[in-house]
Amino acid sequence: MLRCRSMLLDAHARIKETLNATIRSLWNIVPPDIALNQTPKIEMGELASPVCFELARALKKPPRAVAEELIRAAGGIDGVQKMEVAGAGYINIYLNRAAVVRGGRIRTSRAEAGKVIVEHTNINPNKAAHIGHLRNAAIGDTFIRVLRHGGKQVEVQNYIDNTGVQVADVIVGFKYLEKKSLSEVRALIGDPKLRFDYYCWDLYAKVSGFYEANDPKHARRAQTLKEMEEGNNETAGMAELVAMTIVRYHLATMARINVGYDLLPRESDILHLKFWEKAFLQLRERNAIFFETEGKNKGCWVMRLETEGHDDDKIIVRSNGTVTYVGKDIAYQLWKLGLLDQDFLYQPFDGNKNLWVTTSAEGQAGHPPFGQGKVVYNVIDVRQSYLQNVVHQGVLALGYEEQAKNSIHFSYEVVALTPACAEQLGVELSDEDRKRPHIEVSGRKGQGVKADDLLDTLESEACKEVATRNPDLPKADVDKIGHQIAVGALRYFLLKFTRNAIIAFDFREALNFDGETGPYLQYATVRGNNIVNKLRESEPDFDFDKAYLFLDDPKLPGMLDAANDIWELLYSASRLNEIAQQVVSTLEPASLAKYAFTLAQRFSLFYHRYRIMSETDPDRRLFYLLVVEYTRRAMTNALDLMGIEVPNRM
RNA sequence: GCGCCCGUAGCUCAGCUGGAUAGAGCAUCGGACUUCGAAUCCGGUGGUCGGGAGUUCGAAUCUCUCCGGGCGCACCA
Repeated sequence: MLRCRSMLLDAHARIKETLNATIRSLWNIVPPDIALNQTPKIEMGELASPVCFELARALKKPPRAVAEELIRAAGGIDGVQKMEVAGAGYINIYLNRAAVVRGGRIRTSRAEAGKVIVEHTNINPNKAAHIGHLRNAAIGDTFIRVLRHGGKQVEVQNYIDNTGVQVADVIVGFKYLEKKSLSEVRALIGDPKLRFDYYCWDLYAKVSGFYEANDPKHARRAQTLKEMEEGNNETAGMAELVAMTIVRYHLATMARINVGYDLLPRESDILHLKFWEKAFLQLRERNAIFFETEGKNKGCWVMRLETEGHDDDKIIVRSNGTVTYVGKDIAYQLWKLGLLDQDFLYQPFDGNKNLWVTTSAEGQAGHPPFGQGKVVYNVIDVRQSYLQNVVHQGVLALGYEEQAKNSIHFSYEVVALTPACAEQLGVELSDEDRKRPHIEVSGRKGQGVKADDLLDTLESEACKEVATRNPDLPKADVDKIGHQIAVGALRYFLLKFTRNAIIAFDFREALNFDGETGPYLQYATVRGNNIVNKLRESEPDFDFDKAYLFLDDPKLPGMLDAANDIWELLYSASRLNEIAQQVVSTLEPASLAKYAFTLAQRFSLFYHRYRIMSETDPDRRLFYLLVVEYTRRAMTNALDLMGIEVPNRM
C-alpha cells in the first residue's frame, strides 16, 4: 500500500479501495478507475465520484440505482461520515469533518530514499539577470521546496556555462571592441561605482554590431573560444574572471528573492576533467553515435534521432574534433544520473560550506556527495525542448531506459514584454509589432527588464506603501517589510501563470499589490497573526493550548457541521499536502499559487464575517481561535513553499 | 516542410486523469471603516469556451479538420 502522509490522502486511498473491492464483489467485473472530484458546493460533500455513470452502461441499469446499490454494499469507511446518491447518479462523499481537522495537526515527513537533483537558473554568466531568469528560478526553487516538504532529499544545481559562446562574445567586446587588457578589466570590476553585470549587459549588446561591421565570419569569437578552452593565457584568464564575477552578481540577485543552491557545476571543469571523453567512449561503444563518412555531415560524429532519414541527424562532434553543447550536456546529464565513471573536484564557494563549486585543480575534502541522482529535473524553458530531447535520446541510446525515464525536462514558457512595455524600455517597434501579443526579450540586443531593476522598483513602491500605512515605523523595519512584500509580489506574479503560458510582462500588473497578488496572501496571513497577537496583548494569561485542546472537545463535530463556510475554510487548509503532491506529479507550481490564493480569500471572508475576540460564547470563541490558528499555519506553510515570507505587519 | 504550444468575460488568466449552474483578478458601476487593520469585504454588469465535424449517457477538456497567433528544427548555445 502507498505510504501517504496526509489524513486526506489516506481517506482518498481508502475510499477508492473500498469502492473498488465492492464493485468487484458485487458484480464480478473489473472496476474502472475511481475518479474523486470536487463537488460544486461544500454542502454536497467534499468528494464526488461519477463512477456509476460508467458502471451503468456495463450493468445496463440506471446510474442512480447502481449508486444506491454500491453505497449500501460499501458500508462504512474510516474517515467518511456518509455517502449519498446525488444528481443523475453521482456518489457524494461526506467526510468526517472533525476527523479531517484532527488529522491536520499530524505532520510526518520522513526522508525518502533516493536523491532528487533539480537543476535551475543556469544563466549564461556574461550579463545581468533578467525577468526570464527570475521565472526560471522562482519555478525551480518553489519546486524544490515542495519536494523537500514531501520528504524528498533534494540537491539543487545551478549550472555555469563559463566557457560558452555568450561569455566569449563579451570577452570579444572587452578585447577587440574596447581594447581592454586583463588588468583593465580587473580594475573595472574593482570600481565600486560600477555594476559590472550591467556594464556587460550593455557591452554584450554592442558586440553583435561589432561583428557585423568588423568580423562578419565571427573569427574573433572562434579564436576566443579556442583560447578559453586551451587555458593558461590572458583570454582564458579574462573569461574566468568575467564569468565568475558575474556569477556572484547572479547569486546575489537570486538571494534577494530567497533562492539558493547546493552546487555550481562549471562547464570548464567538464572540459578539463574530460567528462566528454568518458561519455564519448560509452556512446561509441554502444553505437549511440556514428562517424559520418559522406554527405553534408561528413567527418562528424552524429546521433541518429527517432525520426526517419538522415536529414535530422544531430551533430555531436564537429568535423574539426570539437564537441557541441549537446555533447557536453549528455556528459553532464550522465554524471547527474551517476552513469559516468568520473567525478568533479569540489571547493566551498567563497568559503561558504553550504554552497560548493566544481573545480578541476585542487578539490577540498569533506564535501557532500554530489550527483548520483535517482531522479533529475532540468528546469529549462520550452525553446530548448529539442536539445533536451537529444540529450534524452542519448541516455536512452546507451541503454539506460530507467534513468532516461527519470531524467525529466521541466519545461516552461518564456517571459516576453507587452508591446507597450517594450516601447517604454526604448525598444523600437513597427506598427506590425504593436499589434502583436508580446515582444520577445533579447539579451543579444540588450532588450529586457533587468532583475535587480525590477526588484528595486518593487521594493521602493512597497516601502512607500508600508510607510504611509505605518507612519511611526522605524526605517529599518519599513525597508525589511518592503523587501518582503516586493519578493512576495514578484514570486507570486511569476508563479501564478501555468508553466506553458507565456507571460507578457507589464509593469502595471507586476507592480500591483491588490487582488490576486502575493501581498494579498501576505496580508491575510498578517491579519490572522494579528488576531492572535492582539489576544496575547489583551489577555496575557490566555492559554493558547486550549484552542488546540478544543480539537478533542465533543462539541467540535457539531460546530463544524453547523457552519459550512467555516468548514470549507478548514477543509481547504487541510488540503496543502494534497496540493503539494499534485505539484510534483503535474510539474505545475501554479496550482499551489492558485490554491493559496483561494485559501486566503476564504480566510479573509472568515475574519470579516466572524468577530473572534469579542465572541461572548467561550466555546465558540475557542472554536474561532482554533480556526485562526489552523488556517494561519497552513497559509504560512503555503507561502513558505513559494519562498514568500510573512511580514510582522503591513 | 516537419515538430511542439496557445486561442475561455473589455484586459490578464484558472478550469485536475471527460462529469453537476464555466470561475478568479483587473477594469467598470453601486455599497461597507466608533467594534480583531479597508493592501480588505459585499453586490451588479460582462462568456454561442476561435469555427466546423466526430467519439460519449455527458466535451472548455478527447479525435479529426479549418482559421488565427507563438516557438523550435545550425559543424550557436
